[in-house]
Amino acid sequence: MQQKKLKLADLAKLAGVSTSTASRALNDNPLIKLETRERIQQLAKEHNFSLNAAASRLRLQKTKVIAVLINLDSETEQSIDDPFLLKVVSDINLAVNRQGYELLLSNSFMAGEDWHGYFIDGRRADGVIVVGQGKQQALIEAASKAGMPLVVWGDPKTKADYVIVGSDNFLGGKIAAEHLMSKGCKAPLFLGEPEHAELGERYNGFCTAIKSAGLTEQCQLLKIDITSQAAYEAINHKLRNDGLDFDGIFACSDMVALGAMKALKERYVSIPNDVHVVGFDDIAMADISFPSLTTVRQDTKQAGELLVSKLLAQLDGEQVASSQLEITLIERQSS
Amino acid sequence: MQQKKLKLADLAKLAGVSTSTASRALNDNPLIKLETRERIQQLAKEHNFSLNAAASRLRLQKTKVIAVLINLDSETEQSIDDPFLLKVVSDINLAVNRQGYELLLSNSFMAGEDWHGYFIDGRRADGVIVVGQGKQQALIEAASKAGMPLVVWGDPKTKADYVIVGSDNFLGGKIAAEHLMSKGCKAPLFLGEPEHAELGERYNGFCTAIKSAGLTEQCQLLKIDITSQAAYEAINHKLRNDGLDFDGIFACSDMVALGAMKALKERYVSIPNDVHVVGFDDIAMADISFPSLTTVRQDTKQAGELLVSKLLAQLDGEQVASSQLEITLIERQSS
DNA sequence: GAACTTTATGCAAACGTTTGCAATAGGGTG
DNA sequence: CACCCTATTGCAAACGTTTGCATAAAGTTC
Repeated sequence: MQQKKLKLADLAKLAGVSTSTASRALNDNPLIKLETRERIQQLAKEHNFSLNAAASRLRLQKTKVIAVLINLDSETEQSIDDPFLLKVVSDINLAVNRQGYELLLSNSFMAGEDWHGYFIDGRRADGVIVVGQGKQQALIEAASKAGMPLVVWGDPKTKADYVIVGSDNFLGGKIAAEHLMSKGCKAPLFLGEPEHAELGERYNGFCTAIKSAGLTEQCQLLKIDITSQAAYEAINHKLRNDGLDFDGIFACSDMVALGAMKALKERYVSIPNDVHVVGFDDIAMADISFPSLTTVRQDTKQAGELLVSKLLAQLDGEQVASSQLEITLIERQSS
Repeated sequence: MQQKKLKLADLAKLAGVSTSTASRALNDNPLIKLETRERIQQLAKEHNFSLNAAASRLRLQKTKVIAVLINLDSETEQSIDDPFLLKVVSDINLAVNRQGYELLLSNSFMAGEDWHGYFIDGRRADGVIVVGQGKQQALIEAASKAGMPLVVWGDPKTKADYVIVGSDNFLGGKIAAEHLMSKGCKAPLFLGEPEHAELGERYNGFCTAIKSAGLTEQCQLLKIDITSQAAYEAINHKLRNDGLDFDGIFACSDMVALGAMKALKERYVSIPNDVHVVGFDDIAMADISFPSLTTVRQDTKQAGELLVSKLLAQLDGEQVASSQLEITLIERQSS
């Protein structure tokens, strides 16, 4: 088994110096003679010494932790299952680590209602990244008002007094619609839930493009939950009831698009000949589905970097603004 | 902005008691008169009071945190992208929360080589769940030897002196092979990398079943990385070079299966008529692909529960053993 | 009503860092 | 050689909890 945990004082004794010197040495403080510093660092390595983070945090009033709060839409306690969300989290994780911070994975279940109290006063994290604006905008608002360092992944166009990073959803919707029309679509259909901030913008962009092309008076909308299952069922249902009265689909996410495509394929509707399909996100499956899925790519890597750097800037007391990520249309076989 | 952070002493003063009483009251210690307890708890709520976790951890020598260490196979710094892995993490997260613990999301990049030192001595977490045995079995071994409370998601049949939770991979492979043969396959193919502990067991089960059915002397193996991309390319390549010399595929994961299916579909090989396909995991896409994918389901929810409860048992000083999760064949259209 | 138990609370130490300030030693200057 | 300056190190307080022990008040027993 292991020997008793070494504390800083023990390490100092081994080195024949005071704890203050040891502490400074480990933090590379130039007050300490270079030679001594190196000797102590060397010793620390040999003995597998590591600082007690709890003590350090208590003393410094800083945790070097960033919390990621996944804002689930549903009230039901359920695991996340859209690969895109998880890609975002994963890229945030990398960015956080690259800055020498650790990542506390949390959710509204743990944090309760008073986020500022829980994370900041509770010294669990120095700042919070909220993924998804969800329905709890009020809680975000409150935490922000209380002075909690905060960055939100969502739609940057949202009028809010906290910092938001997200894709240019409006443009994404516009590009998708224009692409569909350029392929000859006369009656494209939006698949998703426009109540949701980000999706609403995509829908707006979509409609704007369609109307300005003079295509239809109102753009078609099929309102569904953001799951492939819901999309599958909705398209199935629509084909059964209304027949094929659309020739293009702009799905609010790739998972939704894939669900819709399954329904189409089962009924022998040809993609892209009868119906052109465009998704959103560019998850791995978009490329691997058959036919592969044309989609609007969100740059999650850049998103992670930006979310984190903006949060750290806030911690440094800087004033930071929301910002919008560029999106790219990835043309594949489905259109 | 917010008022100065309330500490326990302040709350105590407000209530007209000592900090000790306040502390005990918040922890529902029966030493304190019920009436007093309730009064103080009420007061705490009103003032949005929350304990300083850093101080608490320092004093208690416990963090109430569980670290999840994602053991990436690749040396390259990359984000995880198999939805299955993330499903596992997500289910662990739920289980962890349900037990009142928090989840520190980590990886070998942050933890370095000395996991015990980093997490336990560093008071970052009370225990660690390692997801994926990866290539770093030596580090796991070392951490375990050093006395780090630890549970690993991997293949439970692995001979090791740490606790492993995982599916019955051997049986999974066996069932998959038997299923393929029951559908008339004479020349099934394994797609994956048998070096990897879990996948190796699946391959063993697969071969065992095939041999005991007297089908072939050696079972066919196409060794590839565990990505849909690799699968797509490998199958493409094989079809081009060898033609269609197999009539069934058992893929080591659903993502791999989906990649393979894409290659088949592109070359107009009919699924399941020409080739039957079985995957592993049962990710959401398995159901939504077309044709939908027959697969061996791993119960990630139960996995999360077990991993966490076994870890907590260790923290309580109990002796715990590895255990194997049951798997289920989900029959769909691809076979 | 004295001795003793029970109940409820407070005192003060301890957890392991970090850091302002004091202290010491060595070197240079006039 | 007295003075000052610099370079290096140590002392001790503080961060905010929790908890063993002491204490005080109230109730019980003979």
